[in-house]
Amino acid sequence: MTIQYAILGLLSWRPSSGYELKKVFEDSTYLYWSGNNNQIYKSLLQLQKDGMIQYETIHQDGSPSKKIYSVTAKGMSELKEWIITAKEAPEFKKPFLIQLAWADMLSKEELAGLLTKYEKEIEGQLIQQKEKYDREKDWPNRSQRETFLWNMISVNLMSTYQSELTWVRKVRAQLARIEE
Amino acid sequence: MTIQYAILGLLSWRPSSGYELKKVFEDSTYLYWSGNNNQIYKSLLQLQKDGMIQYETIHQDGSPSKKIYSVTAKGMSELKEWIITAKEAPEFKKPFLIQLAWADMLSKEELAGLLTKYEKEIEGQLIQQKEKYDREKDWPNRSQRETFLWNMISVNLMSTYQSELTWVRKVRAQLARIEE
DNA sequence: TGTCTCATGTAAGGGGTTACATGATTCC
DNA sequence: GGAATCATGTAACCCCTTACATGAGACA
Repeated sequence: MTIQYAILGLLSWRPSSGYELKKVFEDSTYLYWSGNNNQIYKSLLQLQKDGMIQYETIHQDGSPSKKIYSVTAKGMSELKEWIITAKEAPEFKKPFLIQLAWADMLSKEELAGLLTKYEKEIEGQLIQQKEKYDREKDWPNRSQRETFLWNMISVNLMSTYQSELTWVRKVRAQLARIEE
Repeated sequence: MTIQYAILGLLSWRPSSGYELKKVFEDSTYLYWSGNNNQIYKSLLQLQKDGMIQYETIHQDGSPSKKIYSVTAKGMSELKEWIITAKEAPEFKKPFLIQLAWADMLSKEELAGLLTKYEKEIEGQLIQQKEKYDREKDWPNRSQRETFLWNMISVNLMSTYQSELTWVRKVRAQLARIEE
């Protein structure tokens, strides 16, 4: 998918500047882009050219002017259309599995170390995700249903990490038995 | 990470031609590249230029000549070094979560439909994964340990899909309760 | 006759990343 | 004095994808 629908969604929730969008992308997990300027500012330009969004320039003293973008009627119907029809499979990229595939060339200790390192890494990510979840709890939602959906998004990410953690612990335990 | 380490790994397991590698990538899930020519043939060229692999041209009558690549000593130590030191976080890209984030604008029926569609899709992917796992069972492995590791890779992918499935079913059930 | 498999490559373009560039204000 | 925040944008580059190109034999 394109980042453009994510931007359209964010702006439908709250009109923002490119700079604000950047920050949202930076600390969101499910909006999986890095939030680099190139992508955001170019997408905003393109969406505006396509009539999906419009902007209002806000002059501020003390800090630079900014463009606050909001979604047009056309943009809203395009967004809804995408939400209903889009059917994009999730992508799971786990370089660790590739490491593991050729890890038979490692010693017992090296392999155990590899697994431990991965376990620690996933633990860290799970903790981070929990912190993000706690922070998001204070966000104002528009409805009880939306609150539920946003909760479920966080739950999804946490259970993904949790499942990965459960798996790596099982691998470690079983391997310990195999290598006496 | 680069596809080059994946290629190095595959060649360390069994010397192959670009064409053979392409097929392996095409029906592997954990080797998450599409297996397009451009990437494979360019990587082979690069790896050879870097002294990681070497090739032997096999002339065949009836079908075109092919280059069978194998890993050099330098390539083997580079591969091992990467396996031990690489620390790349897994990437989870789920466009569905972005759809869900703005799905509060949908009717009860539209939202239910969205969830059902996703559930079916994940079910399909889980079945496919199980089939691949069954096919791989017949592959010749070099050791009991390698057999174990390769099994665990399949288990990882299946439990990822399974966890996603469990989650979407829970969302559907809870949502049904919220909307009476 | 047309499509499939074997086999190696190239071209064009999209998506994504880091780093560069500018400039005022605020905070340590 | 130096870094961080606010704010918008550009340049260079890498990774990855689809599609194109060639050419022989097999099979329906």
